[in-house]
Amino acid sequence: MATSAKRSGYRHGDLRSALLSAGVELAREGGPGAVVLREATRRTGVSPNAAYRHFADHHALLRAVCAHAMGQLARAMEAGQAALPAASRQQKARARLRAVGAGYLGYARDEPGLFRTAFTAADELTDADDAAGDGGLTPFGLLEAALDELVEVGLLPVEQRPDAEMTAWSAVHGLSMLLIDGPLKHLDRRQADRIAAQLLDHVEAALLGSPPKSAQTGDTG
Amino acid sequence: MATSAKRSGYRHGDLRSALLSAGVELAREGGPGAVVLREATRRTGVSPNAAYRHFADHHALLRAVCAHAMGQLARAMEAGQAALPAASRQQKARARLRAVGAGYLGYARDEPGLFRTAFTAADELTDADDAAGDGGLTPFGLLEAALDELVEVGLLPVEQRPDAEMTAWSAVHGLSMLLIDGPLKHLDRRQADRIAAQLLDHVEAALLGSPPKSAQTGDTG
DNA sequence: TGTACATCAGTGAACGCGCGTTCACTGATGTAC
DNA sequence: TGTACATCAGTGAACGCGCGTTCACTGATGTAC
Repeated sequence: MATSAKRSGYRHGDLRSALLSAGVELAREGGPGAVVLREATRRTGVSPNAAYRHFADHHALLRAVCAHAMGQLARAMEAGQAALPAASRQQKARARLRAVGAGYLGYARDEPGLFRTAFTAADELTDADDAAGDGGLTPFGLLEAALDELVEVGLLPVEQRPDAEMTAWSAVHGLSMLLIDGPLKHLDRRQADRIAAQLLDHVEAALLGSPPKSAQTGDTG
Repeated sequence: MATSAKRSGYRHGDLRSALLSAGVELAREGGPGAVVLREATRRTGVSPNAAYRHFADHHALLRAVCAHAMGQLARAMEAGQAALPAASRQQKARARLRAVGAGYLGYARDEPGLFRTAFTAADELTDADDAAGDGGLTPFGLLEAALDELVEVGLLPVEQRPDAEMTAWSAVHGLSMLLIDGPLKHLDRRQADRIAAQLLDHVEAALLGSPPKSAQTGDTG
């Protein structure tokens, strides 16, 4: 589905990306454990061993799916940033941090299978896997950029910048996992959204101090 | 290993808890995916189908292992609280919240396989599985108690109490996952401990406002 | 423009593996008399 | 105290399954002459 059109005859034309698409679909439906090489070939209408022309082994396919998911996550986070209202530099920087977190949480909620898959081989991704997708920033890179901007704008003291991403990342990642897969799985959408907004408030408070009181309205994507 | 001594003869005497112990060991070594019914019987020196006298199926064994791990996590958190120094009520309440978080992070670091297993079937645990272990509080219950104490002691405003556990829990859970299994897997112990301490500072700051400056010294277990 | 040929993306069949689970059974244990 | 018996925790063998992976192959494609 990704690049060139099908050619005639039994040669597929772009089997690699067709297998990747099938793998992504499997991950979407069932998480990392559902990324099964044979099933990907089945869905692509091709014999099982054909996959070995394009992926060294099962793990290589999984890594490619993981990279794809990571890229989608980054793009979801970017999309949330694009929609920011015009405002003062400080308001913008604040809103950007929130958008980064909300995009992360929103993707986890909307694509739990892919979200989990993104982190199953997140270390060990090579440049060839293109972790950012489209050559853009990684999710982590987007968070760093948002925090750097908060420093430039004077809201985050430079001496508190180091490792500030760890708290922000941990908070949104943890809530994502608890909601998707864990003990908070059965919370309904309304409750989950309220908790997500409160969590983003808390991240702001931890890093920047108490927010202006209008900040309680952020949604999660 | 857990309860009564072996009897003579081919009857095991306490096969159920022997299988559970084997399952726990498997989870410790390889996480939830490593909890394999046949391997548990192999390690117990018993035929595969013998397990079905004591567990309805594979999932029941996994659930029991999950409950056991959850109990161990709670006990690890309690152990950290027991070691708190005598101090003012407010200092104690603050230290208790920190100990809860540090115990959680410490268990995740020391027993990553069991930690992950604890959360694989964390919903769907029945009372029969005894999620708390020893009938004590669950990890979540310990966090709630710590936050309630902070309210009693006047450090946490009542109106901010609702759902305060979600932020604290998300933060420590997220960092645990990032360190154990995720992109931060390769951080060394020193870096991980520093980040953990900073994260606990941030949780305190988010919930209670800026801490007294001596609070930067908390370790993670 | 036509023909011979090398390439290599796909086929079809098969492998060994370990899993969860089921079957009919056996024999030590504890109990009733 | 001794004997007959029911119980039920374990055995041994087998099942079907789906997986990842390997093998020798085939035949459409694109290229060299």
